[in-house]
Amino acid sequence: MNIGEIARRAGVSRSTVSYVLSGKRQVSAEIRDRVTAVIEESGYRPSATARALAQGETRTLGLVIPPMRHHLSVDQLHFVGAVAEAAADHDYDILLSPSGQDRDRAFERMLGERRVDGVIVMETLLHDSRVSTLIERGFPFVTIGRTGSGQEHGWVDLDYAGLVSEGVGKLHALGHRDIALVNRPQELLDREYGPAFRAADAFDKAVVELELHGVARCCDDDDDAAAACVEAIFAAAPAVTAILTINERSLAGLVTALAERGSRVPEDVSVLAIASARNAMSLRPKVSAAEVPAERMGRHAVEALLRRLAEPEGELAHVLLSPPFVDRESLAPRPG
Amino acid sequence: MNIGEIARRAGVSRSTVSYVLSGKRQVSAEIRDRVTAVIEESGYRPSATARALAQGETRTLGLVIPPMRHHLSVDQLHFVGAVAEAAADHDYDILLSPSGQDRDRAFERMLGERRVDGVIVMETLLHDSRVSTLIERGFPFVTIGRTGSGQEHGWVDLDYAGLVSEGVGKLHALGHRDIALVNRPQELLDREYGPAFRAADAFDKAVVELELHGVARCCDDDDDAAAACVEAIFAAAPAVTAILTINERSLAGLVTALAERGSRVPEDVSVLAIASARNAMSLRPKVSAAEVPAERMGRHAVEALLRRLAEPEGELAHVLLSPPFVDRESLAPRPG
DNA sequence: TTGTACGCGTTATCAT
DNA sequence: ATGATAACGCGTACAA
Repeated sequence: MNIGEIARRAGVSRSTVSYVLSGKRQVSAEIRDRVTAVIEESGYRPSATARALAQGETRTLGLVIPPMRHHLSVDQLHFVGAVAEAAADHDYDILLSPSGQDRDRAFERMLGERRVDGVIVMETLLHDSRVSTLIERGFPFVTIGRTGSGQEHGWVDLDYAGLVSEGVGKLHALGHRDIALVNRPQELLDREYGPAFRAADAFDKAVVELELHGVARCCDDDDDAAAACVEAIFAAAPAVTAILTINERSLAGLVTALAERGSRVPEDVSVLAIASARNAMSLRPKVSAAEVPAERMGRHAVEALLRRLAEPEGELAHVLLSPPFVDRESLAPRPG
Repeated sequence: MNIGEIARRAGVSRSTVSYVLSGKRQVSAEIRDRVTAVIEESGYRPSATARALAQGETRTLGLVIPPMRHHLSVDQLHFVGAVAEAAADHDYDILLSPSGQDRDRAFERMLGERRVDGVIVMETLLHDSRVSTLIERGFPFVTIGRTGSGQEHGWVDLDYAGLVSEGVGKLHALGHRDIALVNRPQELLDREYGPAFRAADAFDKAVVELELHGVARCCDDDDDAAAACVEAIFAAAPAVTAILTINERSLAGLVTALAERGSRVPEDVSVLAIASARNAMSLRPKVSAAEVPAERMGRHAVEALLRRLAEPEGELAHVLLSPPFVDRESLAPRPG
């Protein structure tokens, strides 16, 4: 079933059917009704492909996700769902491209073959080749996470620097003077992954500013690594009484590792995290945390990109989110 | 840049360029090299839209995901990533459609506007309107999870019935005679969600067969619900010494609820789960579990669908996976 | 190897 | 003011 067949059955020309559908021109009530009736009874819908070819836009957005082998976190995965829903609310579809490092064919396909009108890039690095590519080609996009080089582009980001400062401040206010930071894996820090990099930086600054004794450690994204990390922290600084972690994926391991070495939370050690509420609340004690607002970030990203598509010369969106820390059961004043 | 421009620059016809690209016809080495050179230096890639229109296939697969408000589980989300990667490995892209219940516009769009060549349906119900729609329209698809009505279609499923029988058998072999099943939410059971339904059924059968005392309880997908569920279980059957759960999302809550009521795992109560390894291992004690093989299921689904597209009359794929239970620290013989 | 019809909507232009 | 005609977007594949 195509537009020509509808036109034939309704006894009008193809363009008339098109105008009935788009409303871009007045069509007499009589003909409009006749065409509409034929469309109804035949269940006709215009082919997205043909329309895309004619209009030069696909009404599809690309979402560049990190390869699975990086074991996506719950937050990242939620973000994918949130983006899909936000896009659906605007009658846009989301095309997935698992890319990064060696896996770039899907990304190339999306851009080169013009499968999408614009792109959302997840897990942006401070120096990100995908961003450079997109800028070079003049392809509309927004990133989740800022790049560091001041490249001009729209972004939605979580204020890791601010959150870490605030978190350290909270612990400081509770009297803690020996504080550890559990960061994301060293590999990500080396590759200048924004959150890891900015968290490390903000932590160092806060330590100096508040005249604390601070230890920052990278930790692989799993529970076993957390155990090793806890050992390393207390080996380096036995007096630590508070831990701030931005590593959601090892949070459960962190809590159990503390328990296993006999440190009670929060009596001996306070724990503060940046992690999804689901994750923080399923632990015992429930961990105080600032929640990564995946849902909101997804919506912001989609809307920023759609605005860009509507107004290519409009202002770039810069959305910096800073969710509040929610106090649960893992914080206490410095012991002793 | 389009194929006509390439043809002009290379001094050949458009069809020759097309044949150079597709290799569907012999082209003289000289012309081939000339064309290839022009393509190289211009960075030309054929438009996916135009090609889709010409060939009648989009090289895109649709993935129907449940709405976010159902709070996707880690497994489900991993599955999305796995599908995207498997598709990318075959140079296909994945189009996301968050659908189900009221949210069906994206689904309708995918089918009606022919945005995709085939569809993968997640979270299939025993009687699933999406499956009926797909069959009616003769649209190629595979489901994750079987429907119950014997409708003809390809599927990939986890053998919940078999796993529950096996799990109960394991607990029985350890001497347990009072066993509880923690199922998915009542709402899902009512809607005849396959895993919930088949698990309940298999549990009942195993209980009869092995002459056990069994209690089956539905549990909402969160940790608080698990606490209520544990209470309900012991209220109904105080002698329970083993719990089998297929509810991954409340697993952490289940373990802490047991601890909080003073039941030691595994000394007092054994726990066996069907859940992702990540999830089971991050708990203390580490929970013995059969892992939901999201990765494999994703690959199977993509490959089954691609086979179907290649051979529409070929056999329907029926893949029933039954991952092994991995013993960790949550199982012990019946106490006393 | 090339010319050209075709797939399917959209929209500018012409005719009424 | 409406309806019809035709060109266009871009690649594919058959006939010549």
